[in-house]
Amino acid sequence: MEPFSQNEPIYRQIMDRLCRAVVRGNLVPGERLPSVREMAVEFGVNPNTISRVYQELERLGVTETRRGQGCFLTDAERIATLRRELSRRAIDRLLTEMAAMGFSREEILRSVSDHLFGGDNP
Amino acid sequence: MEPFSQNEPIYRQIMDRLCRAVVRGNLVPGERLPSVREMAVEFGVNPNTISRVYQELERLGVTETRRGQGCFLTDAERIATLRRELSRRAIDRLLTEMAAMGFSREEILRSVSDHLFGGDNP
Amino acid sequence: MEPFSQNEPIYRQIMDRLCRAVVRGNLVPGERLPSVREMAVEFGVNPNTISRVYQELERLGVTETRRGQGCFLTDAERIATLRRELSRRAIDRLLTEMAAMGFSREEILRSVSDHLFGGDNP
Amino acid sequence: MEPFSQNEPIYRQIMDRLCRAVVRGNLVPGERLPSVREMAVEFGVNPNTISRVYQELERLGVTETRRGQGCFLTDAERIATLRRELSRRAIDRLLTEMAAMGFSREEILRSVSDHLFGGDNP
DNA sequence: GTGGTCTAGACCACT
DNA sequence: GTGGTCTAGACCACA
Repeated sequence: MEPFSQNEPIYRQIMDRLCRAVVRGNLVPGERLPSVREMAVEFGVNPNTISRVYQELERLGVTETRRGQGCFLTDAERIATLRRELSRRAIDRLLTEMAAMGFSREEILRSVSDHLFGGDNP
Repeated sequence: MEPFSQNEPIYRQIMDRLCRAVVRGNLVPGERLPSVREMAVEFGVNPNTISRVYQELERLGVTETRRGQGCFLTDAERIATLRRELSRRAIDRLLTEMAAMGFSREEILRSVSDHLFGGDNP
Repeated sequence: MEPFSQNEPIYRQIMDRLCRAVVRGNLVPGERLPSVREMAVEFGVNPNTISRVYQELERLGVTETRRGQGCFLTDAERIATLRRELSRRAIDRLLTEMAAMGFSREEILRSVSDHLFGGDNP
Repeated sequence: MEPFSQNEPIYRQIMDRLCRAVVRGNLVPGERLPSVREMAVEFGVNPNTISRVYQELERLGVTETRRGQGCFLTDAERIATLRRELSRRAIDRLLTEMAAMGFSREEILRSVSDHLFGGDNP
């Protein structure tokens, strides 16, 4: 597992990883997530940090916590929405940054294409 | 001027704006930047915050501070390098995120293209 | 504890002292350093000054700051590298200065040897 | 000519260079130094900076300024003293630093010797 | 508890 | 005029 960056809060990095796992389909809708303690061990962090992660995920509508039973993924539909939303944000972010740096639309598309399908050091 | 986000340190937001301005060509290589105090007024922040910005920019090789004279942009070559570096990072970031969400290369390129040239939020 | 010189910034003097303590082996690799506030009391300076010290040490690769936990020394290997690097710089500096003053290699070596093992100020 | 470092005041860097030139014998005792303006042009700095240099050199007893005639080097004896003094300080400094880093006298001498007479990357 | 950021205001050295 | 440093004190996010 990749180590955590120091520039971003750990809880947010874990959130991102979980969201991506969900959206990628590694975790199926309705599935029960590991307990806070298990997750804390797995990531090698303080359980409080995982608690924070689960709180935020619930706030985002990705999971729902059932008292005494654990933390469960929501239904497939919300996850599909999440997937669309996350990708939209990521792309918007890139386009905004590149535009602020003075790249034209054509340049942006070409750069992305080069990075995707070009050589090792495109 | 846009207000500052609260999620990211102000000095970093100012850094980003200046970097983009430089890379976009709004600031000419070798040019003297506004003094710390002027910049502080312009951005409505404390001069110490701008000081931090200038220090970090110098550490990045974007500017060069000359004692008692001010803060100057580096040469065109380093700025060109910066431009390439910043765009590379932004694109890498997007591709990493999208891949982690399970998007294929083709899907990524199509999504970017759609955002750029299609839809209501191009 | 020795008082601070006025010719050099305090944060740099503290950096130097810490680096030497590390390199001397007084501080063990991986060990947690005193908190910013503790260190500030110990050195009789403002916590912000220590903050600056820790930031610079991290930039040098001497320490690693973990969010909410504190500032930790890096591994033994990097510290060994630091030791070599610092001594190399100090010696290079001397040799450059002495050469610029017109001392031959033999004279330099003899002078150093005299200072080390001869005279009243060895 | 080497460019100036940004970490140390320019006037001090120029002082050091001049002192070394004097001590090396490039400038002969009693000789008249270039005028402030000439020196300023030569070093590409503000004349005020050279004025400061000459003030400090006079304070050190390296030069003496004769009204309307210019700035002259002192006699050979004082220069010989200066030479001894500067080399002593430089060596003391090295030994102090190395000792603070935990190097023994033998290690110091060996390191210096290696740097002087060893390979390209000693 | 930890470090990080920001402000206000001061003083200083340098050019 | 310039940037650099330091203090005092505040607030915040993180673990």
